[in-house]
Amino acid sequence: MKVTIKDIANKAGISPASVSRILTNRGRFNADTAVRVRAIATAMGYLKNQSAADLAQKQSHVVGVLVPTEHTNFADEIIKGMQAKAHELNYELLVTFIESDEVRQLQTVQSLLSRQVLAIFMLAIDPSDALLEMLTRSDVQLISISNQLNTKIPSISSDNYAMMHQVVDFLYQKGHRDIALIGSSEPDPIVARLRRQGFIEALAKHNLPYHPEFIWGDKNNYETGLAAIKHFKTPLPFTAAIGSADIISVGLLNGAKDAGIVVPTDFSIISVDGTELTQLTRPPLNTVQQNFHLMGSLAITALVEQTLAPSAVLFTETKLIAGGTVEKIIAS
Amino acid sequence: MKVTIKDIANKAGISPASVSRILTNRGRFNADTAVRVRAIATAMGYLKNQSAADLAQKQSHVVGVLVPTEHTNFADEIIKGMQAKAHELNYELLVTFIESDEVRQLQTVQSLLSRQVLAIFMLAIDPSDALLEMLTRSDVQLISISNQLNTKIPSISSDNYAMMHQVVDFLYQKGHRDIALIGSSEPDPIVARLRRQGFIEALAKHNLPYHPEFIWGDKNNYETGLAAIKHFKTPLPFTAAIGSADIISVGLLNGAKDAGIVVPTDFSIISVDGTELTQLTRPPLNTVQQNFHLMGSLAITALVEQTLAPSAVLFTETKLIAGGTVEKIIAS
DNA sequence: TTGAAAGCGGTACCAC
DNA sequence: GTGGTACCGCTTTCAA
Repeated sequence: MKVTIKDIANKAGISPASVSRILTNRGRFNADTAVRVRAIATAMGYLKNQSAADLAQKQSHVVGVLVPTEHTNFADEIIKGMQAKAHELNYELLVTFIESDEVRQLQTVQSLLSRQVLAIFMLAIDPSDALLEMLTRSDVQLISISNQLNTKIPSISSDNYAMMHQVVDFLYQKGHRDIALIGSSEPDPIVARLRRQGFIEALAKHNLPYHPEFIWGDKNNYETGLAAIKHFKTPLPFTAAIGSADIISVGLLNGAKDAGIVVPTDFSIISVDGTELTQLTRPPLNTVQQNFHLMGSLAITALVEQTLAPSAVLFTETKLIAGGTVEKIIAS
Repeated sequence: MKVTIKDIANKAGISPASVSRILTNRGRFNADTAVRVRAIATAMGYLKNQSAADLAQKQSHVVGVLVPTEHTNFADEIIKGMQAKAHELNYELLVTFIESDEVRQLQTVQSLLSRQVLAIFMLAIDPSDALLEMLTRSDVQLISISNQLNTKIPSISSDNYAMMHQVVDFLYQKGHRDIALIGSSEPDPIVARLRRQGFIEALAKHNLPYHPEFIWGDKNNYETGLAAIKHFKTPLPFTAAIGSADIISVGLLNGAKDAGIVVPTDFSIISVDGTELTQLTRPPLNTVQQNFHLMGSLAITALVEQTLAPSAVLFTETKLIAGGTVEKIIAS
């Protein structure tokens, strides 16, 4: 039998109300009885029923997290960041993977919602209209992480536009003039759009030619990297490529290897994301690294402190990480 | 303002009790009013408060999942398996990463427990005594996944003992006679013990010499793989190694590459786990693959159907996956 | 400072 | 078949 607040109250000879006050440290109570009550509580192995407490308080300490079933490479890092902060502040995370099937998506979110979550964090999610409608209709706080949404949903991400400048600047410095961007060709995720835009404008800034066909591949997966090399054939029409996700870059690297292209001598690769994956390749990938952990903890902080305006866009720092896949070449 | 069962009852001119029966499909009710009530419910945008329901029913639909912060490579796959099944059966997953600091561990589990979880699944976790005590003291159902525990906790995993036979048999067939096992040297996790035992007995079965020093490395991480190559130096005293986790195998492969050892010509590697990581290397890794997805869904099924005896040990199939890191050699 | 009591949103027993 | 109602475990006025 579970021990409740009433059991403690009986044992201590006081009312449940007092026990509640003591155990939650709210309101006034006698310090002496407090120590006694706390002792009894631990002695009896009391465990607060947080759901009951939430129900009574009409507010929840649970945060729902929506994670796409695919590319969860960096999601992990974000979740860890959130969790570290959440636990510190006594919040719980209800992490839910969400697949592409829309019907199941809605079901999933529905059950999250019926858990009375305080907020829902969307990790790198581009919600469908139906999903977005369901989400905004309910009055949970929404935060988009690692993706900006054009709606009234605040977001925390890297400055994807600036990040592309960082990357192109770096490649330019290394003498590269013909640069491809692999994996952000579709207009749909806002992130892809921002990256394309940053990429194009960074090229312009350096007076580099812009070849629309050098922006290729829409899916953020391994196959996109492999396929890109097959698509452009040997010799590649560019000297460097930006992989718009680590897994794409690994695909590029392996694809190049398969095609007899030597990296970085014949072809340079720089990756966007900078998860551990970039350290597992030979050579290790140059990369611009996002601070996923920070995104996660910022999200929780922002939620708790309510510091995020509905249309706020928060950026975390990105930094270049050295690797062995970019070579300095003589600008032609 | 949230719409409740009472609001619906008022609107429909019936009692909350009836609405509850209709919405949960329990007990008897008039089919006609049922459709009417359901229509009203959706029209008003009703969302069941599952926590309140759990409270009233004194039973929870939430399953807590404990995941170690490190090597989460295959944890993902297990979680997806659990989630697929869980949602089908209307259960929720409360996934929690657990770090090595014991104090924080206990806190984490405490808050899980106070969420009134139905069960706690431990993914590849070797609980400390304190943790185990806390867990068993509470009356939640426990299931260990991907790790066997010597206590009265049921487990679902691969047959680690048999798996090592599978691997050694394979290498033996390919002509290998001197085989190392990297990453299971410590006696502590039961899994490591079982693997070592299976490994040693499989060698004996084939009348192969057993070199205790060929079982090397205790941590399941990338560095262990790299370090193993440095430790044994060139030329390696064995012709093949078993990496006791994919990430170790990647370390072995890269370490070999760094040392100028050609895989598989000079040195064969076979990995244990078989996550996608094994497909990202060049050459791709041979591996014995565990069915993590199945472990996850089985766990949920077993929980719901209560088919798992306290000391049950459930095994899922493992299978050999071809790759490019094992070469047939002439037995010396 | 403390206690009685009224809920929070649902469920389930029991009578009608 | 349907409704009244007493809880589930905790919080929170409000009075004492």
